[in-house]
Amino acid sequence: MAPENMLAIGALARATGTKVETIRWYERVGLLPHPARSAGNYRSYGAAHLARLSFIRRARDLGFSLEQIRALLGLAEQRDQPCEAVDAIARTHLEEVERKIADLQALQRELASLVHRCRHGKVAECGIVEALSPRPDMGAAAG
Amino acid sequence: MAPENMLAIGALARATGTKVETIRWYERVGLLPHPARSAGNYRSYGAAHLARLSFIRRARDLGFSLEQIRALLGLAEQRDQPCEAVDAIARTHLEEVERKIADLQALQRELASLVHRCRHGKVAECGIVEALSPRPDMGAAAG
DNA sequence: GATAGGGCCTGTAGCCGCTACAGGGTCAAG
DNA sequence: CTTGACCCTGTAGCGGCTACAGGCCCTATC
Repeated sequence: MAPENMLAIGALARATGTKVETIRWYERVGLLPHPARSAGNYRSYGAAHLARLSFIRRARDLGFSLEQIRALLGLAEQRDQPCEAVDAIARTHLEEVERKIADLQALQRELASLVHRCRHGKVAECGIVEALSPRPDMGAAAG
Repeated sequence: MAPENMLAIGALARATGTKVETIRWYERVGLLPHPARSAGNYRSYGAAHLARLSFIRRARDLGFSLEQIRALLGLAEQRDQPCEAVDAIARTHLEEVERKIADLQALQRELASLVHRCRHGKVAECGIVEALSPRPDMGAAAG
């Protein structure tokens, strides 16, 4: 009955490097269409599913969100439309990655200077703890 | 009854740049001790809470997880212990940030090359979509 | 035919660190 | 006495999975 080129979920998982639960998750959230079912109610995937899941995996590896991927998949099907929107999603994501890098680099500098402050003595005189604790606020005093 | 230097949750929120809900959340997960309550069951915070929440905020701004902050707070109280463990947490976090930067930079290069592939024509010939789609796997063919 | 073991099914809860309600009570000013 | 800002509790949601529990199915072996 079932053609040879159909895949059970485990086989699809191995073929794409995705966990079985993740595949079911993608189905639940509508990224992967519901597959056909075997006599025993097993999911049965064909080449289209494999291609689509591979696309999703690649995009996830590149850090696109599921929402972005949903949009990309939709756009990829409009093959004679201009690809501006595709480009825009990719550029937006690239910019976000670049912003994150800049943020993390600022963090890295702060953390490096924090770590540098440790004088390897008691906690009481540890520059790290000092740097995290609020300053005694010299000058203004209550009461 | 309530001393002047006690703060309601909103005042503490303003003083530390934290949202009210976040303060309650920190209390729930045990990062902030339960404060005293006013006659009308309002939370009432003193200087110790202010200092502790400021510490938490700073550490959060530096990207420490709540678990790490919990550990840091615990260690910060053992003032005559060696500060090795404090240093270790900070170093671990710094290393993780550095790993994330490296990962994102690799991503950035991939995304830049992806974006570069767009030829601004139809989706059908878009290099971005091509790069995300599985290759036709020339050579091996089923059946 | 019985059984062992893998794989598959559904449904639900958990992770992190909040955030956002709903549906009330409290309090100070006018 | 009313307004309106503040506060309370409790619960659900975000993204993107992951990890169960408690079952069914399918194949291989005896």
